[in-house]
Amino acid sequence: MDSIRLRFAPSPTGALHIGGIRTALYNFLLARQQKGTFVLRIEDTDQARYVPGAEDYILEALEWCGLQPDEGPGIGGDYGPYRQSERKDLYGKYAQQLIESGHAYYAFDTADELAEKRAAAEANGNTFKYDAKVRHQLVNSLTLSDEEVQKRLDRGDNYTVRLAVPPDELILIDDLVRERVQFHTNELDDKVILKSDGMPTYHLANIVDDHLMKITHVIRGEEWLPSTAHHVLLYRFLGWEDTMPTFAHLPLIMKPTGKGKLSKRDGAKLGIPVFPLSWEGPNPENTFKGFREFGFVPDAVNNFLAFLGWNPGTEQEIFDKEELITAFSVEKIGKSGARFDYDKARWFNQQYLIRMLDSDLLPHVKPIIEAHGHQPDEAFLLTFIGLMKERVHLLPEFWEQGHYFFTDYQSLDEKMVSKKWKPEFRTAFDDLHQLLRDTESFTTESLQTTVKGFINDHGYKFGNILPILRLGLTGTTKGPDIFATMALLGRAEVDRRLQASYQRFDQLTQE
RNA sequence: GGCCCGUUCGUCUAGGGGUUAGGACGCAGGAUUUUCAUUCCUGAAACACGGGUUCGAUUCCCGUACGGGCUACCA
Repeated sequence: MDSIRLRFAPSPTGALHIGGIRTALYNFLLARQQKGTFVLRIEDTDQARYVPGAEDYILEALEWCGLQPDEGPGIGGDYGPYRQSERKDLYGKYAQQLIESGHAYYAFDTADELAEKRAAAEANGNTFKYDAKVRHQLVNSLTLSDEEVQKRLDRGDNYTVRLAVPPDELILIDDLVRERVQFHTNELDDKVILKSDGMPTYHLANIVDDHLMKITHVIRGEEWLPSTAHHVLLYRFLGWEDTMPTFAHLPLIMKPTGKGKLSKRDGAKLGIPVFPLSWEGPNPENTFKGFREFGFVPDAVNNFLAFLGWNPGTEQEIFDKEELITAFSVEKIGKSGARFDYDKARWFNQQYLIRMLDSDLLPHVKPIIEAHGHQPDEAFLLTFIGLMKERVHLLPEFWEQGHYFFTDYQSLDEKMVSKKWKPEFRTAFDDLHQLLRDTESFTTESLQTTVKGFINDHGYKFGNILPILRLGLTGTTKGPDIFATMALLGRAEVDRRLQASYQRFDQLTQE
């Protein structure tokens, strides 16, 4: 048996949201696990909805997530082109073949005429469906004479090609996730397979391309389940039923709150990312901030996404990409929609930050610090990262919570100062200050010995001295070990800040 | 409306005819850290409902309710 071939086939109609990334991820995971091929195909058959830049976005998003396709636009492969607009000429032939075999027909009804019929039916509480029951009353090659059809074709009249869905049949679909699903053809409409602009619709293009590209497994969102019956018919009529891919329809990702599936709007509304990368739209409503910009690392996003609708059946939660590849199985994909839980996403990210090597974090943290105008050397940054990484969830928090390592703190927790500072501590702190200035080695360990010794020798309380020391140095009572903080700050800086701080404390408490 | 899919703690889920229904996020409490975070411990928290089938159903079947998707010359 040949190796499997999977594909991710997004439409470049805007930024790709996290649901699309999950679909790509599952395809990628299965392809890698089975030593198969992961194909990217751009489904740009809808001229009206095409958005410039969307394809680049898809490529960049996949790259950021580490889901590189083996074949695709700009990548190459033996089954290209991988952009449907560039395959336009291919599809007509198959539509023609279907017409000749009686499985499709020309339809001359205009979009307006059909819309009217729909509206009329709706007014009567009915639904208009272009199907076997009514196609003989409409304007198409089934009702028109051959001469008339030819005349209209020659004249250049607009037409679509519709699939002639046969009546009274049961279509059985064996889905890897849903098991057996069935549809009755009497419920199905005669789908347009070729539009009047000559472009195929999703249905035709998808089947032709999946066949030509030798796709073995179709993993896609559940929104495609209802049209799968049409797809099965297409495979049959084209004579490709034997090599029809296996389907797996994924449960949808639902809104964090409220009802319905996750949408672009949910991100802005709740202040959370629903896109992998930021997207600049033409207006603020179409501009979104991505997971990358929020400060997530790719593996954490993959891990989080993988668990939305799938789980390994064990109690392990943290899986890097390689582990996901070995653990993944289609059989363990769930059937019901999964609600997007941002808190859990943050937790995954935190777990990754904690586990990552300081040196691997460096390229992520360095630009953040530099963006705030500081160019610390690498050794300093590495120590900083080691001190901070287990107390942040998102990358930007390295700066938000650790800015005082690079510049004097901007804000002082005044409430804590007035709670902890008493003017009579002044002498004690002057002595400590002096001691710190004169101490021989400015390392975490010796600093700890020195300060603790000082406190014990004078009979002070740790709870009085340490918080004030931290406040004076960092402006806050939170943060990494105070001795490690001092060691990183360095003797001169510690001296400077203490000098300034105690005066501020006095002022504050006098007012 | 019609068709299709689904329903275990608030959320993600494991499980499956007889279980104290397990884990994770979040939440609450505690221990460690004389801070914060991490880590660890503890706690509250679920089988939608009604009928069957069965000695026994959360698990199987049928309904109902609820949720979701589709119902375009969009994908």
